[in-house]
Amino acid sequence: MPAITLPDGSVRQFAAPVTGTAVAASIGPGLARAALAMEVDGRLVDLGHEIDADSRVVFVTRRDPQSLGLIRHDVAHVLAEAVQGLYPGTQVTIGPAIENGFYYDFARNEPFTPEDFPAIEARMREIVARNASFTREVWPRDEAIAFFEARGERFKAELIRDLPEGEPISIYRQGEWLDLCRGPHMRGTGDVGNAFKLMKVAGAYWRGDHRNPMLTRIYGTAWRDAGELEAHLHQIEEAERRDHRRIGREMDLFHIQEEAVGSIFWHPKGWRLYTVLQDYMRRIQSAHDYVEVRTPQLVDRSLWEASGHWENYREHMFIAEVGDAGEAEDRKLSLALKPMNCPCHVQIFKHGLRSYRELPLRMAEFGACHRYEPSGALHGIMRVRAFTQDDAHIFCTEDQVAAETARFVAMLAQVYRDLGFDSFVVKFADRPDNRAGDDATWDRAEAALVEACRLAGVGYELNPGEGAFYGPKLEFVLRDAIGRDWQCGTLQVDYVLPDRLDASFIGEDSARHRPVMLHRAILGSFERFLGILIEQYAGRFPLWLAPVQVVVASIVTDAEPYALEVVDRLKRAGLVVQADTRNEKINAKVREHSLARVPVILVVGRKEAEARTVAMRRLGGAAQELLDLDEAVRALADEALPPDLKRVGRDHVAELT
RNA sequence: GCUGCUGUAGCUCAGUGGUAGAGCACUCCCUUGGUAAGGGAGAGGUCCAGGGUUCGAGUCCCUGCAGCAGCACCA
Repeated sequence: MPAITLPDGSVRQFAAPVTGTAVAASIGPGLARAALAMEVDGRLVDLGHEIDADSRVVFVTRRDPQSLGLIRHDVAHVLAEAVQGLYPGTQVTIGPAIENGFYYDFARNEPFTPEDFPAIEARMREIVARNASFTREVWPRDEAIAFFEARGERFKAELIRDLPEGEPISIYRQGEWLDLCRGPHMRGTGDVGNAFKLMKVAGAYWRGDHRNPMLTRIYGTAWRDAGELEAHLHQIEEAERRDHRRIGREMDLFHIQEEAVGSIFWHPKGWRLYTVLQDYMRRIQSAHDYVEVRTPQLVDRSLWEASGHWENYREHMFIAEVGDAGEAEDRKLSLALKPMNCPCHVQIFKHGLRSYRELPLRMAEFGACHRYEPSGALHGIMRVRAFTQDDAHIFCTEDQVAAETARFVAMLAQVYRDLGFDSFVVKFADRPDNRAGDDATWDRAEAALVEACRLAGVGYELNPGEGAFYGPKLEFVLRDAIGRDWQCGTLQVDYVLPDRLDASFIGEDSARHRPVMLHRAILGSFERFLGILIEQYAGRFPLWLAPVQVVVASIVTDAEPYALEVVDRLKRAGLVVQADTRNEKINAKVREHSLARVPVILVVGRKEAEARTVAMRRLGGAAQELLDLDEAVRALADEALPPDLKRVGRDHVAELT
């Protein structure tokens, strides 16, 4: 006698166990047509699922965002059927729904290519049009294994074998074709609709492990209707348009070449961007009571052995062997380019006796690090082998961890706001499998960080097993202008390294104590963050960041002396300005500098030269504003002030008044 | 690192085994103009590198390097 409670609070009684299909039909023909699946007590199941106990039921229709997951999962099955129909002998493995779409991994000797897509998509559309019902069956484990093995589907058989004992082996049929699947599915293949598109092929390791064979994966995107699909494809174009590698070339910011793979040649404009950001960070850190240091690039192997990096990351370190070829191995110097700054910072901390009165000691370095990243990981300036971190280590007592965490989060939030990011989320990454330090130490470190978050009022989601090898960490994830997430900031609690490197301070009790180390960064690496900034702004930077802030364009040769005077005035006001007095029409100049993403163009002709004015045109706008030269210089100089200096100016004024 | 794709002028890209191409950018000349391309001329090549097949290779084959996408990795 199941009593079913609906979202509006109404309750329906049924005399016997009943399927979702029947419940929907009892409510009305409209819902019966629209319902794709349902949630029973919060669990998403097929409409064919039989409800035999009192429960709360919510029907999922196409309108519901949840339907996207169903559509994407179902279309993955449709893809698999199409592929097996077209390419006999291809083994199926898994095919989940993912963000924006789905994929299916196939085992086949011959990899797929995008040229196969039209045929596969055509077959998929046939399968959707046929609208075969999805039907669920539960098979005995042995039978299922035997069935798939007999078909040569050894990957499926392996999946079933590894399913936990007691887990039902559910099989979904869609017409002639069937697949092992946990479900749930919609009513039939027709519910998928036509708003899907195959996107790309790629290799992917079986079960995500690089020791396993590589499968061939087909990615697709799928949506509820053509409008959503169109919007998604547009979003991809938008991301390509913002690609920092493309903008870096177009704006002449940097380049990379074969002789220095993974390192960046910063051109003048790119370097200006870099230094503006670095100067800003230096001021912010100083305002937050950090001291800045500089430590060596090349450090003897013994320090990395002591820190544990040699053991954990040797393969990814650049090593320099120095000494004659004939010299005995143990006489040679073995130096490593530092992959991190922390062991060096500990050396400074250890240099001389430290008092508890010096804590918390916040030691910052724009630390240039080198890591031998795998070739496939390199990506523009975002993932490189030579980079500079906005790194700092806070040496403190256990009691100070919470306050330091709160302080850091406030500082980080300010920086992100200043740089144009309105929101970020925090993830808590706890102990990884491969780690240094005993479990008791990890218990303490994790507890301290949890408590610090509580006191700082920082909410987070858990990211299990993703901590650093020496400690748990908070990860700060930005969302950019087109909705992509970037992990940038980090705060790591470390009880291990001070111990391994024997750092200590003298406490109030005159005894030696171990400091706790907080590793923290806000930007992460300048290289990567600048890549993110370029994409965030699509190269159209706010004035304070723009590598060229103003171009003064003359209309006629007669106005050239005045144009140069305007340039000079702006330069003296601290702006980065260029004159464009070339023999070109003003249309061409405006077009060129607009394409170069210069935020402000000042146009000067005879009229402006006579009246000592400038015609200001903003990037992206067609309007012009006629301003007195003095007024324009003052306004632009003020606007070009970095946000932290603007605040200082305001506070200063507030103090005086 | 793995799988697949790609590599031709500064950039974007054509190129059928038979003399290396276009547009933009660049240089020069004409033009002095009012807010997203004025006109003309010129210059510019290790066709990623090495090997092979061929009378002949940018083109076909092999190896390497680099880039791109995804996977794996990211202290």
